[in-house]
Amino acid sequence: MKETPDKKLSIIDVAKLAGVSTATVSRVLNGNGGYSKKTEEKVLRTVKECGFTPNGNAVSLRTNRSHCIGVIVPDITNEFFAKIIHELDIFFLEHHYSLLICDSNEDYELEDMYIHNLIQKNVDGIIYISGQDEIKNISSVETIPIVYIDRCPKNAKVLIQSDNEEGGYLATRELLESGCRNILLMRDLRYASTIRQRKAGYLRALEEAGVPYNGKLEIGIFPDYEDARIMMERVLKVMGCYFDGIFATNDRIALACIQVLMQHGYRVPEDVKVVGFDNVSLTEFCNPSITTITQDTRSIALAAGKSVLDLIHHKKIKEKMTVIPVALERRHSTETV
Amino acid sequence: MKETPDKKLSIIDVAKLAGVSTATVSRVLNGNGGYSKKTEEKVLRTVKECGFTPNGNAVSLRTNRSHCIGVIVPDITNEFFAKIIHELDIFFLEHHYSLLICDSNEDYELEDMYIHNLIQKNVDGIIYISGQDEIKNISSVETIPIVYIDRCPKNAKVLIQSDNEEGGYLATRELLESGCRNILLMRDLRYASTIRQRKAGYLRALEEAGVPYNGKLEIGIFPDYEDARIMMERVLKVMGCYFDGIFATNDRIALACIQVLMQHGYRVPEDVKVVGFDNVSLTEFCNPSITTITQDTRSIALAAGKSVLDLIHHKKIKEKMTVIPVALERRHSTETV
DNA sequence: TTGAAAGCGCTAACAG
DNA sequence: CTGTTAGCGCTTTCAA
Repeated sequence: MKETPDKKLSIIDVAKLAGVSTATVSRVLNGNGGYSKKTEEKVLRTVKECGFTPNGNAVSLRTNRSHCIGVIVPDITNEFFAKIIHELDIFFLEHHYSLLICDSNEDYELEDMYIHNLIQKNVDGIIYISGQDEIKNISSVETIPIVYIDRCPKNAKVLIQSDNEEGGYLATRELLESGCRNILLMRDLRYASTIRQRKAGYLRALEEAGVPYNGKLEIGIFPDYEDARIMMERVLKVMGCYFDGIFATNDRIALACIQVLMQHGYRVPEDVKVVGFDNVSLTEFCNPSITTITQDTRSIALAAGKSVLDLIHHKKIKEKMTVIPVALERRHSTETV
Repeated sequence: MKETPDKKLSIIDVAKLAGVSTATVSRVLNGNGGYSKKTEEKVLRTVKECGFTPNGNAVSLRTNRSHCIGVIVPDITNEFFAKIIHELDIFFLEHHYSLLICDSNEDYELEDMYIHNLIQKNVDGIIYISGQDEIKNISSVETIPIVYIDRCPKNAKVLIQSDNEEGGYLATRELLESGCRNILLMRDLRYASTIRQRKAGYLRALEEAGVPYNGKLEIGIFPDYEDARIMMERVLKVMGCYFDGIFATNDRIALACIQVLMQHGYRVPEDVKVVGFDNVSLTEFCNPSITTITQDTRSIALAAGKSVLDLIHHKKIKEKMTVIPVALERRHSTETV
């Protein structure tokens, strides 16, 4: 609580002030033991008095630990990812790590730049959330711990994932139980593993209900609101409304489908029922509200956070893959009248 | 593109490999001049060949520059803030800075911890977005450049802000022009400067239209969906619908009001017209869609980014305060029938 | 145009 | 229990 000094003071200044060596100050500050109660108090007092904060760069250089975790995320503007970051932030604050956030904008080149950046910054670990179809393996980072969320390259160590298959199953079963028999699968055209799993769930539900799979009912689209709208318009124009249910692999697609359907005079849920994926807050407030699959962002973040920490501390990771349960959130878009 | 070496190589290794001194390697890498074309090529080639990346911590320690910017944000899950971060990320990637994101959860204590963290990490600058009523001045960080967004302590150097007064004015004028005469002001109860400015705009529009201000029409609430709902319920129960328009100081409040009104049998916009603030994507898709004030997140982020950079490079800042224009986004919630 | 060497602030071995 | 000291990997004088 003193006036700001001309120059930031170093451990040497503190040592002088406390009348001990820098080693002792360091020991006390890091709680490494090997000092008397008395010196501890003395050091702690001087540290507080002069408001000393160790220079993180020096510490990092010396210990080869930056206490930084890099997080690569496709789009922080997407509520699903934002929630994960939020939870990660809380988790890592507790563990005294800072988060270096890299919003890759789903852009390969940017991701490369970011990775390079992170290496240079000497991050202790990376959490890698990719929207990409396939992630290339980052050979240059083989030395630093990476935990993947959602997707990962073949030789990756750790992957955290929602139970996408179950999600696809729950979504489709909900539609079937509401009486749908021709369920459109509106899926991300980048045929990533998460999407394949959701489709697998869709197929399982279909089979269980004795409804044959119809390839004409599967449509790949770019998972963006505008693109989904355009595709839905086209489908309606060319094929008409040849379906009575839609399982969309994310909420934005679901929303786009509903909007287009309603603009063409179809009623949701009366004529067509719809289920989305992610449980973005929009789904609760749009009209009709959208039945969707909740991904447990908190558990995902927690699992990812714990895993990087384990990796950093060279603990054995039990499971290469952690699967986080999902749940169906029932709303108006699948209501039976 | 060689096999991963046992240990990360240092500038010394590169120097040996290239047959020059470490000083020369450093000079070339930093483009500081004072070397021949030939050595430059030689060094660059070896650097590429062995995939050398300088140790950022060593650089930072030596130069006292971390090339990190700390960003403190109340809630990254809020689309408005997420967008700002997104734009900041893009801006600073170009300028070779990394972003240390601190999600303060609108919590003073957390903010303190984060600040401490950032100091220790030796960030070159801080961008501080606070949801708080009044920000306390961080005396211990007087030495490092801080740019504030939205709110700032008295003695702050730089503040970036939307034109909140104009926003309040536009919102209220829209309601007045749609025929409203009893306009409820549903405002954040934390009476921060941004909110005061929005109210000032509200008053200006009222005055311009010759409508007297009525204190009974001003209600302070915690700006959260659930709290806003509860308050609206109470208002309706106690006072009935004694208003024909609502200006809510954020979109979540606006949404809550609309939902409650409709559940009580009032029609929006026929009986009550509503304007929100922020232009969160929800407002476009809910029913009815909500007229709102757009804050230009990109310009805000750009201004903030440029300002920290200027501060870091000791450039003179022209204006202590930068005001970013806002715009009215007209939607169904203020439509005249 | 280049190299030698000091030192950024800290930790950790080693010696006492 | 405490101090001395050698670096961590880099930049930057200074001298050549």
